[in-house]
Amino acid sequence: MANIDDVAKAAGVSKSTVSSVFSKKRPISKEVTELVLKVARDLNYKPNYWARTLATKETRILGLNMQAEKVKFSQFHLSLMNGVLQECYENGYQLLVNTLSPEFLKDIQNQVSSPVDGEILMDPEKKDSRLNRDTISDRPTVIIGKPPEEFEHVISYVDNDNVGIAFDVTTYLLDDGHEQILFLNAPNHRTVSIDRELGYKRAFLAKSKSHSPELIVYKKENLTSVEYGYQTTLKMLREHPTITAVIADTDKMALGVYRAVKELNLSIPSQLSVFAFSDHSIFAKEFDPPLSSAKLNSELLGSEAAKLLIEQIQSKHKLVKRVVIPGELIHRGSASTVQKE
Amino acid sequence: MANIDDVAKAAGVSKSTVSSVFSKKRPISKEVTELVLKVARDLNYKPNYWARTLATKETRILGLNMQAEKVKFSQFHLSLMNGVLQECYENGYQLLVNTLSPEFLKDIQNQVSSPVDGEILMDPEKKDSRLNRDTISDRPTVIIGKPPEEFEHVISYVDNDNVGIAFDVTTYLLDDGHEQILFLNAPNHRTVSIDRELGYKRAFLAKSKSHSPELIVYKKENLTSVEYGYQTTLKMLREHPTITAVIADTDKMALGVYRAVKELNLSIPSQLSVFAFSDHSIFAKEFDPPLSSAKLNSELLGSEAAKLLIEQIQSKHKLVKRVVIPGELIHRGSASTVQKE
DNA sequence: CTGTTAGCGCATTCAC
DNA sequence: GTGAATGCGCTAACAG
Repeated sequence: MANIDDVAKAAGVSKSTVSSVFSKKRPISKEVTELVLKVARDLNYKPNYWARTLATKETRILGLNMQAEKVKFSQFHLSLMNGVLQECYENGYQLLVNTLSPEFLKDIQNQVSSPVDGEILMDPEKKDSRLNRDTISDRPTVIIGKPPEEFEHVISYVDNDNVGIAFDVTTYLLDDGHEQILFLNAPNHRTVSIDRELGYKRAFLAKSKSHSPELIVYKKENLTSVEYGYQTTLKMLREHPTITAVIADTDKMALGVYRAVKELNLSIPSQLSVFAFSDHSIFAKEFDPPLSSAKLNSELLGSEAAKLLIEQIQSKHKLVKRVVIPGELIHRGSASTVQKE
Repeated sequence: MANIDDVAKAAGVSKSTVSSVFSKKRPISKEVTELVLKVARDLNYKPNYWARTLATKETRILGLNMQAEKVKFSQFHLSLMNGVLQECYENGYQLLVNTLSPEFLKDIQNQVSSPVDGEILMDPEKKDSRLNRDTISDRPTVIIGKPPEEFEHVISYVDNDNVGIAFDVTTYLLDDGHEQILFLNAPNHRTVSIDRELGYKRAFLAKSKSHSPELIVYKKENLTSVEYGYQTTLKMLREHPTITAVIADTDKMALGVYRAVKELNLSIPSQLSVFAFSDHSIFAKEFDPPLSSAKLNSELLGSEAAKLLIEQIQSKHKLVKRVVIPGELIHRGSASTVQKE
């Protein structure tokens, strides 16, 4: 592959002239420009990405970092990524999906600075190894989700109002007469579980009712969402037959709940109401009965995060911003008032 | 941010020693190694990705290129990407999703060599601007799907046996007594439409029957899959009341078919059989009735493509390989024998 | 086992 | 408007 020198010689001009033709950072006469471009085309020359980066310190690449163990994207991540990509597309950035395993990164050979201009961190955890003062001061960073306590005022983030959403869902169920509400929360180490749990508890408090602590359980990482929803629902309904409603973390988990309910020969919603934090699937309507859920607008989460990040990359000031994406309860019939026996 | 010189000076060694400590490309004594690492940690030093790349010509980044207009990932692309990411994860590569618009790339400033070691091209078209002799000789490239005719023997690719799958689906319907089979094919400019159409036609030929050419239609790019499936089914069923079966390109398109059928007050499968090329959604079962479809194993498409690409990057020989991912018909009840009236 | 030197390919001062 | 020199931060080839 030809380099800038080859082109310069072949065109009979200097390197800097060729450079300027491509970067447009200083005016070059029309004749020279055309000559250089023609020669470049003939030689199949394109400026070397990494050499340019080394000189300019800019890659025009955004990073999307998800926890390595969770290298499987869910529907939620997918549509979120579509939002990020949309923004990348419009601003001329490419997206680098980070998939390096912790073990891989432990090797010294692989300890390298990141090749991105900025990074979006997904699925933050209470103790998140990706976050420390050094990394976030090294490069612009935006979190999707709730940052750990100590980073709340240090780093920009985009999140749903999970407290509010959980409050609304729980209040809705309480208003329908439910008291024993099983809460299949996100994994305990994820920050999102804090907010949702808070909303759940506040809803009880607001009605001066008390919740049963044993009805709040957290997803285990070693099970799939469907499997966890299935097994836990079976177990909890047997141990606590007074449960009349379930709040599931995701629609996949709710699918597990549906399966358990079928196996127990119960019916939704007459004997058990189900609500999920999720609108990820275009097939949500295909649940039988259709699943009531919260619309999280994950695509917006993605595009707003990308916007924040690009803004942060391009501006001189390090402002800490927060964007709250509204959620909305969508009632599709899987939850109803308690049936008196 | 500290650079290699700072570390070398602070540790009282040479640059190349520091370099070797991090790259492990030549042995360094234990004492020196530890000293250097300690100093590096104190200075928060990490080797600069771009500088290293410039010197080594290796980025350890794979590219995933989808057509820019289709910047929205579907379920199919998602699970495919999960396959790619899995392979990246295991081999220490990162994945760069290419989202640069054609207009953006027309600007000379943005004409830059690609920052990847190799690239996976998705959704190939009959005339595909991404493909030409120069680009594929510049860097390793693997296609997911059927390459355009002239690249068939020049470039490695991973694909389903779409001819066979379409043949099987069509044969299955013909065996059930269907004769007027509406085929909602992929967009005409996509190479996949060729193979599927071929399979459809061959199935008729094998039974010495003739198909009605007007029953093969192609998705229009300006409509969503659901919308296209819906509108076209309505229109075609009105114009051709003798149609008893529909083959849809994707499950989303089939969802449109279901909606049209509902609107026409018909029932599936007694009055219309439906089959789709797709198993993308975990909710496929939730179609009412459940949708019969072909399992394409898209995750395997992704991981095999990544394997091919990594192999090609790491080997000296440019071998042209092809991997065929098996498909499988999954019968779930949306297709049945023709009901005599 | 370690140090010295010379690039990698481009952008960016300066001069003119 | 264009050219010459310097540097970005690292690796690699050559010494020793």
